[in-house]
Amino acid sequence: MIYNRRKNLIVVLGATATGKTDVSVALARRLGTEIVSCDSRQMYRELPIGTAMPSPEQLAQVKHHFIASRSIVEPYTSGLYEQDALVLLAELFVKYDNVVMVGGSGLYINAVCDGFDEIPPTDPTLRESLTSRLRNEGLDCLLEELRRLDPKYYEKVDRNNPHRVMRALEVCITTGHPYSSIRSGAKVRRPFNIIKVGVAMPRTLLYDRINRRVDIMVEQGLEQEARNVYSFRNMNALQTVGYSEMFDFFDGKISREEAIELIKRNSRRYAKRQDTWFARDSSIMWFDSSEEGVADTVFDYVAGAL
RNA sequence: GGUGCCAUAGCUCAGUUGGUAGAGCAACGGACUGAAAAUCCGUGUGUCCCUAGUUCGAUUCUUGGUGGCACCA
Repeated sequence: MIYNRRKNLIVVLGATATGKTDVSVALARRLGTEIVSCDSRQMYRELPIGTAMPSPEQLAQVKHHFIASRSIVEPYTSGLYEQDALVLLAELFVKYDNVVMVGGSGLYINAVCDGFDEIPPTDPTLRESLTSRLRNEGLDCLLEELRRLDPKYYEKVDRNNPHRVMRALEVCITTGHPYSSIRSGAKVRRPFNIIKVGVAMPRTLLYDRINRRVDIMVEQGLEQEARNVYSFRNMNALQTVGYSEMFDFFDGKISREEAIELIKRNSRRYAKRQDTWFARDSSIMWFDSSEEGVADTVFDYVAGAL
């Protein structure tokens, strides 16, 4: 697709609880545009509290996409997100020169900005059979098969990581080609310009915010929200901080207090992992959201970059 | 006021028959192209409360402090 004017995707990213939502809403309002969420969990309408979805007030200020747009019962992946987001962006860029994307799911952001290699979608049946083989025959057995089908990737892969090994096998089996021969690592060129804005704050401040936010979630009814989806606990969408811990509490494995402490800790660790992911992307311009008027600072920067 | 016990990692504590120390939790660093809030890998980060002794050497023993706890007044 070729546009007759320069189109910009402004990506607001950063760890959880840094204040991305506020920045993105302010930015979208001043740019007179809409927001595309890039969050692998806020898309599930059953999980408003635990995923810290934007508030109804915030949603009323700017039109948001991919917020509460799906159900936890429909499996979804980053690959599908790439497709959905590109279709949506094509529509939005007809109306707007600038679109704001906001989220903390690094892989999803990369999918949109850099693209994935052309690989057929995941086959649920195959994944299921690999999962049960992992359980029954063990990781070593799957590793043996991977060594046979793709010796090159076998050397490279993290052999302790079942997800990586199974994913590689999946691709080898469905395509009939070694995974390593398909993985190019090449970035796709998008028909729009990309401006990445990072939102961060000092670690200790962020951890305080995370801890406080979890307490607020509990006050807002996180426990009940988790109970409502308990029967779907095996769905991928519920392999999520805030829910796994509550499920362990419901199962009597831990106390309610322990569950809350673990939600805080796991949120902190999640934030750390997000930092690690974003740290290697040198194209991100970072802003400290613990300082007054970040939204204005970010807007000035973006306006200058358009 | 007296007596006793305690003081070691961010927290709870173990330990060193005198050779500068280690567990759990927390924390920290990293990987990651269709499960990604997932999954996986790595790392002790320390005035052993202070002071003066004894000693080749003190976190360990002794003296005197300081702080905390308990009991007695």
